[in-house]
Amino acid sequence: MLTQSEENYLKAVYTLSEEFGESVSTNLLAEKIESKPSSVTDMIKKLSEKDLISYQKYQGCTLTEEGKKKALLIIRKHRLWEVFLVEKLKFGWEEVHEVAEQLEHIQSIKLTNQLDDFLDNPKIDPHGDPIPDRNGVLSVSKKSVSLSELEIKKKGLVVGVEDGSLDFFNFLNRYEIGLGTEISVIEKFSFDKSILVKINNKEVSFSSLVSNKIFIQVQ
Amino acid sequence: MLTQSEENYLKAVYTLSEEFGESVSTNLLAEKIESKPSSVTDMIKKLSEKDLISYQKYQGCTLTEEGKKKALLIIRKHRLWEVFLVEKLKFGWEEVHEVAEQLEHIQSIKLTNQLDDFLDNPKIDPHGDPIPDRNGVLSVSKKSVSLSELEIKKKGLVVGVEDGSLDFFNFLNRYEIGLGTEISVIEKFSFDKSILVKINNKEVSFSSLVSNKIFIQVQ
DNA sequence: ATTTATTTTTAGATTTGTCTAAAAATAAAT
DNA sequence: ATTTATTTTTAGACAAATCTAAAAATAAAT
Repeated sequence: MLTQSEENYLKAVYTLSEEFGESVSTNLLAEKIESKPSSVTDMIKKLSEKDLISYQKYQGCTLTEEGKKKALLIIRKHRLWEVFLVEKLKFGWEEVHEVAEQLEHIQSIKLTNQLDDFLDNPKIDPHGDPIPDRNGVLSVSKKSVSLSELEIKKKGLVVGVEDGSLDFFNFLNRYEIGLGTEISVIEKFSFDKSILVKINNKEVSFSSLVSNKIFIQVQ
Repeated sequence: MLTQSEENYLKAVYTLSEEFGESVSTNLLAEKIESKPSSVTDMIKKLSEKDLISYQKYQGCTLTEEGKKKALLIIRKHRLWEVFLVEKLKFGWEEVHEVAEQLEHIQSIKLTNQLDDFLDNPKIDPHGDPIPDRNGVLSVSKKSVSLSELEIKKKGLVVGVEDGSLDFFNFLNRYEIGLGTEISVIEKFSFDKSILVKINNKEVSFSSLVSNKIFIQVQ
C-alpha cells in the first residue's frame, strides 16, 4: 500500500515524463511537487527500493512498468472524480482539480469501478483529458479539445461528449455523431459563437452550447 | 485545519460520549482508535491545546462546543457518503463503512453540501443513523431501526426511507405514509417475513421488501 | 488504612516526510 | 582544460504520530 505522498510522486513523474520525455530531473520534480530537491532524492530512493521507479544517481528517474500502472490508476481516479463533480454535483470544470486531488487517494477498487459505471464509463474528463480504463490503459492517448476550440479548416475525430442526458444523446444520433465520427470546421461566427462544420459530408451549424460539449481529437 | 488523525479522535470521543455518558476515559478511547493509551494522552493534550477537547489529567475528556461541531460535521460526511455508496453505486450496506472512513476526511464544504442535495437531503444513513445538517445539528437524535426490525406491539414514527424511487414514493403515498407517520406492529409472519401493522387506524400488511426500507424511531 | 491492581501519564525511541546547509557530481563557460 | 555555475546528493535536524517501558496517580480489595 502506497502513502498519499508516494502516490503524488508517481503521478508527478508520469505527467512530467509525458510532457518532457523520458527521464525526469530531481529539480523539475521538486518544483512540481512544491518541495525541495533533497526531499525528492529521499523519496526517489524509497520508490526505487519498491521497484516503482528506476533511478541512477545524478541521472534523473523514470517509472518502471509497475510504477506506470500505479500512476495511471491514480490518474484514472482523479479524472473520474472530476467527471462526477461536474456532471453530478454541478461543479464548474475549473474548480474540480483541488477536490479531485484529495479524492484520487481513496483506496477501493470497487469504488472506482462502480463510479466509472455510474458515470457511464466516460472516455474523457471535463478538461478533455483521456481517462485510463480499469487496467490502467489509455485508449485515447492525446488530450482532446472541445469542438468550439477547434480552429477553422482543422479536422478531428469525436472522442467523447460531456453531457450524459438522453436529450443530448438523441440530438447526436439525429446528426449521426458517435465516437470516431470525423468533423471538420468550415467557419466560426463570433457574433453568436456558433460554428459551421462538415459531418458525414453534410454541412451543419451548431450553437456554442453544443460545440462545447463535443470533444475532438486532432489527427 | 485538522489532520486525519485528529478528526478520528474527535469522532471517537463523540461516539463514546453518546454511548457511555459524558467523560471518556483514555483506555476506552485507545481501544476504539486501536492504539495505545500513551498515544491517546499525547493526542488529547494536543486537541486540548486547540480547545476542541476539555481535559484534566487522570479525569478523562469531553468535547468542547467547537469540538462537538467539528465531530458532527465529520459524521455528516461519513453518513452522506454511505448513502451515496448504497443508493448510487450499489454497495451493500454492510460494506460501506470502510470506504466512508476514508471519504469522511475529504476537505470541501461545497462538496459535502452538493452531495447532500444530489442525494435529496437524506435524514438517515443506510444503517438508520441520523445525518447532521449542514450546521452540524441533528434533528433526529436517536438511531432508528427498519420497520422489519421493530418488535410486536411496539410503535414508532417514520423518520426516513431507503429507496428514493418514484415508484416507492407513490407506494408510500397510497398508504399515506410520510415523515412523522405513526406505525405500530400487530403481527409478524416468519414464513414469508411479512408484517401486519396499523397505520392511520387501518391495518395493512407489508412485504419484507417494503418493511426493510421504512425507518422507524421508537418513542 | 494499607496493600494491590488498574489506569493514566511521562520519558525516551522510532518512522515518515520534510527541511537547511554543506559536499559532491555534472554541465556550461571561458 | 580549467574555472564557474548548476544540479544533485548527503548529513543532520525537526515535527507528527506512534510505540515500549517505567513512574505516578487513582481505584479496588482486603
